[in-house]
Amino acid sequence: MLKIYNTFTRKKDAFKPIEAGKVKMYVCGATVYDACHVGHARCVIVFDVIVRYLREIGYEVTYVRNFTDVDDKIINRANELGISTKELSEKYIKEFYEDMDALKVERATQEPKATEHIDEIIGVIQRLLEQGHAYKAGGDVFFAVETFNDYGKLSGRRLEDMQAGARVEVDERKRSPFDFVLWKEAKPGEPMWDSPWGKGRPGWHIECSAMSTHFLGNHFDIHGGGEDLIFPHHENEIAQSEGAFNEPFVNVWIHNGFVKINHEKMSKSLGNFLVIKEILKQYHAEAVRLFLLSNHYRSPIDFTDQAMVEAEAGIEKIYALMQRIEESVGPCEARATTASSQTLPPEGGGQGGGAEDLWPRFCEAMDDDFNTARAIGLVFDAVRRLNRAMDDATGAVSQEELTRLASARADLMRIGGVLGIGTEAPSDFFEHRKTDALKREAIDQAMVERLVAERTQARRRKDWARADRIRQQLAGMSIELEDRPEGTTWKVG
RNA sequence: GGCGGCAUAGCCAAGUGGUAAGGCAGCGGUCUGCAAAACCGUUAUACACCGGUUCGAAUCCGGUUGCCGCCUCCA
Repeated sequence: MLKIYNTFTRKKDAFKPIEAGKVKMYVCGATVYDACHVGHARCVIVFDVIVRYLREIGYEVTYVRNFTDVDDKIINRANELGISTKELSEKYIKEFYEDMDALKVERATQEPKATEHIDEIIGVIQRLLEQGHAYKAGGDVFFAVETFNDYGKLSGRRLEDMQAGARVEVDERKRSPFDFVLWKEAKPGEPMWDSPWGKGRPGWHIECSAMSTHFLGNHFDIHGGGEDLIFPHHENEIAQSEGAFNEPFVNVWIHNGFVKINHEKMSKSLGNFLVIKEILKQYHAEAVRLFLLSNHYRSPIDFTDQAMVEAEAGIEKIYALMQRIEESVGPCEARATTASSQTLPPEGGGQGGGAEDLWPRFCEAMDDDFNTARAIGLVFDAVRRLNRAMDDATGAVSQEELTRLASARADLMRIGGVLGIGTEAPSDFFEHRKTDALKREAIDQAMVERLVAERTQARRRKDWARADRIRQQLAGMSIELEDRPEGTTWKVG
């Protein structure tokens, strides 16, 4: 039974979709005015894995992730650069896709842009005005928080407890300091649309109410985003949506924790954010995923070089195991996510791969509020046990053993399909890894291979002194050698 | 001031009330010409501190300390 921590109830609740077998889910996406950073990556990857898992266990998921392509920051940045907001947002939407594709993130079912849903936005604002939840002030329209009794129910705040204007100046036209803008009157040089209240543009929160209900209905299952969005963004979304449609908005609120950089909060104001493009120059995409998924999604996670080096080693360990299995049982035909558990032999009595329960145990971990950290522990546990099984198998491997290995691999790959890890063919992985490293370190592959061949000759002659000299020479170029029974392999360390 | 979270071995990190997953690093082995990889063994005198509930708590309750987040743009 799947349990999900719900920010609204502040506990793990059994998940029950509104419509059996179907999940409707909305996640707040990026405001496209700058390059994506590792914080975006975490959010997008966490929900990517959640969607993959929900689908894997049989739900039909409609997943909506938006782009905010009109807002103050976009306008300011576009003005600085002397380009239109459209040019700016299109540039960063393109970059978003480049980054997320590189991180092996699957596309959402719908990826709407705010500017393409102005009609729906205006429609929601009109309803709010009709219901007395909103009021006009000049060319602006505000939401009146005091008309919505449940205001604060998500974030656990009461209006009277909050320090109004503690950090910002309050607009005098607001009836309550916490009223927020639904529609902003156009200023010269800004993008604008016609509305019943004159030319203007939507406020920040309304787009999500409009787009989510447009694609998913007024009442849907899951709404997610970074934990910073709990207040005010999601609080305001609830007020808008429930105020406009008079029915419950969302059943489950999921929020992911933040990424820290070297123990420090990553933020725009500190200017210490790490951009995905830079990270991917240094680390494998799956290492980034492994790192981000190795903490529970609600906990903060600290991005450090050490952690990434470890994640990188972890990915290599998984692929080395996959390659080893491939060497015994052959490549697997379909790199898809075909289930194997059903065909597994019953308890192997300790022999064999020892990874028989892998998939069910993975599901157990994931059913517990998407505990990917625990799931990854299971993967490494299985990796060790499978390596041991193969170490123990001397000489010819029995047919039974091969079947076990093949099904363990199928489980591993099915898990990998959910986590987005181990999705490449092992040979491709190691080949790419080698060529990337050679390029990065500017090493001449032909020369390395010549030296390796020379060393092999020396080893045949049992000229160990010569062989070790060559090993050292290559080590100086950060080339590491492995003498295996079938020959010497090497990699860039 | 309000709301919330976290504190587990050298480091990272799971943990469903019954006596501590996993990874990295370390040490000792097996294997190896030597290495590497892999595997085995080892590495926590009880999980911040104090008190309580319980036959029994890292796990529940109260308090203390420390760190962090939100209440301002941020995923």
